[in-house]
Amino acid sequence: DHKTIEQNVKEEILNKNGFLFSEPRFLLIEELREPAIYFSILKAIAFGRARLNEIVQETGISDPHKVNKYLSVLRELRIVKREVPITEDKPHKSRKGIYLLADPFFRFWFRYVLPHMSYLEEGDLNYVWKEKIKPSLNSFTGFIFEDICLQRLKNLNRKNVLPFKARSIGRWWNNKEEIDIVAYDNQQSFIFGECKWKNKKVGLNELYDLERKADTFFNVKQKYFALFSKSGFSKELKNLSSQRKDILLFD
DNA sequence: CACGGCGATTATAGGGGCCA
DNA sequence: TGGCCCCTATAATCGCCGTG
Repeated sequence: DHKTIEQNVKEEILNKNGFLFSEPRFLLIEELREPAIYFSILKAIAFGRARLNEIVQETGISDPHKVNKYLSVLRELRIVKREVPITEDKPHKSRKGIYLLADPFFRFWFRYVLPHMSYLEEGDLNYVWKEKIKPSLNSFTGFIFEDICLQRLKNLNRKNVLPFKARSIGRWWNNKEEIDIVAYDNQQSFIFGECKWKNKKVGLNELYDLERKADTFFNVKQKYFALFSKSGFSKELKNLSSQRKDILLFD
């Protein structure tokens, strides 16, 4: 007796305060008509294919319409989320949308567990860790770090301890550049932020690069630069930030 | 009646032409 | 020569409809 997707989702929402994080939501996918297609799309996303046509290419499903259709089901199930640059006026009309796995646990599962299931079932954990997980774990974690930095900045904004009260805070990109965090208000004050997850102090180069990217924005009355670092900051950058009020450092 | 196919519609990038 | 605008191709989304 197959339940419908809608029933499943409604039950999930109603049963609990929020979703069931401990219960693998992807088991629902097995109930759909084309589970293999859904899994190949999820795998493509887990490996960083974020734009629609990147997913189309990776999965080999030649029809973008088709992929879009499956993605809309996955979004309904809250497995996939769609993000647009924070400055977009009509987010649901934007063509700059990227698709991400909504839940960090799923990101890990589809990236590292599912593709290597046969090794893992053999008990070959060492091989999977050394060859498959360890080499890319830093960039994988870097993405999570961006999320955390974003939350941090939103919290500070809520507590009114930023240089101004921001109306919108989020990621931003166009076809050439990408800025981890952009925050702004109605008076055209901006904070541009970059998150660095590496075992090296962040220095002046990172600041200059961020300043260069910020030039993409017009009509900016006042701008601030925020740098988030895993491993602290260079002496030069610290000195400069003590002189300039528009540099915010988060260790 | 949910699912999936498919046509219609719309936003955007990139190229070419025109004008200062 | 550089900047701007229009046009076209295409990427992306919307939404209807047939089917099992």
